[in-house]
Amino acid sequence: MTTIKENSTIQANKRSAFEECPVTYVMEKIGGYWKPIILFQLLSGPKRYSDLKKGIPDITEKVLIQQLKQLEAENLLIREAKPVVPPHVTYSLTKAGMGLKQVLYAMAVWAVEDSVEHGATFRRNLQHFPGSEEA
Amino acid sequence: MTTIKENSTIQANKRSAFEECPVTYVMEKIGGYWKPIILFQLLSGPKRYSDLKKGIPDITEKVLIQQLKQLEAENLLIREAKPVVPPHVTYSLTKAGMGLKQVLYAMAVWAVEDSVEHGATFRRNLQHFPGSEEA
DNA sequence: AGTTATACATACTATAGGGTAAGTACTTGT
DNA sequence: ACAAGTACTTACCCTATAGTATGTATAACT
Repeated sequence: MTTIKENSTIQANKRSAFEECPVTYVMEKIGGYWKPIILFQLLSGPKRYSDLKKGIPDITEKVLIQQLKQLEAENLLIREAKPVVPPHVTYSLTKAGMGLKQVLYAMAVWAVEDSVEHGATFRRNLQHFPGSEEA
Repeated sequence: MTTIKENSTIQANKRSAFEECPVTYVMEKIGGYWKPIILFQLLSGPKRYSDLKKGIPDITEKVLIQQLKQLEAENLLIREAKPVVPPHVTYSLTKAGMGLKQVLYAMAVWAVEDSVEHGATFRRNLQHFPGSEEA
């Protein structure tokens, strides 16, 4: 990670850093504001679209669907649609998606600690977070 | 995290989700593509600006400085400047910043596993990653 | 003189992400 | 008829982030 790459194209440079830094690899797949939050929602098991949306009050439908598509494209989640009307769609994590559990859980742990230090507290304690029963 | 908030302002809704979902709390501080990468670079100890830049070949100076400022504002890193010319600036993680080590390390672990499954390998193995000697 | 080192700042432009509003399709219930 | 449920899609606009180019200041070296 201390190697200096020659200036080829930006894309080639990005690919190169991608191969050298594991966190870059992760950011390529889950970087941004919403993806980790969505993945965290699914840690506790499959969820219907409507439940996902309820669990993330501030996301717009447009952004949620967009992010879900990207996560599906990265093979981190599976979308299962029943051939019924009204639609019935369920999202669940893949094995690779579940592999991010330690990342997401470590985030939650850090958030609790950091918030306590700053005088803020969560309305729920850690016991109620998705996946926490297996920690 | 299954509570539905009434539609007040977007900001108030964001604040509310912020208090209810720990991952949202983390995203507010380190969400995006570059911040985790920068923090990962500093896991192994303080670095000068120039070394940071070398360690992240694809980032522009503008973006690096901008992100460093934001991370400093979130109290995740400290910037120390010597009163000399040419400038001599060192960045290091705060205690809170170091608290994210498990997050970043879990990312690295996942990246290695995921990349192996997809036939890609990193040019370095996990032993050489910042902070790995303490795992 | 020009170059190099160091760590930025600024102006302008381009790209990406996000928000709002309206719409789609079908069924069921009032 | 309208409303509600379900999970999207599309058009347009705005905001945020990122990229490119140029510049700053000082000292030391060629």
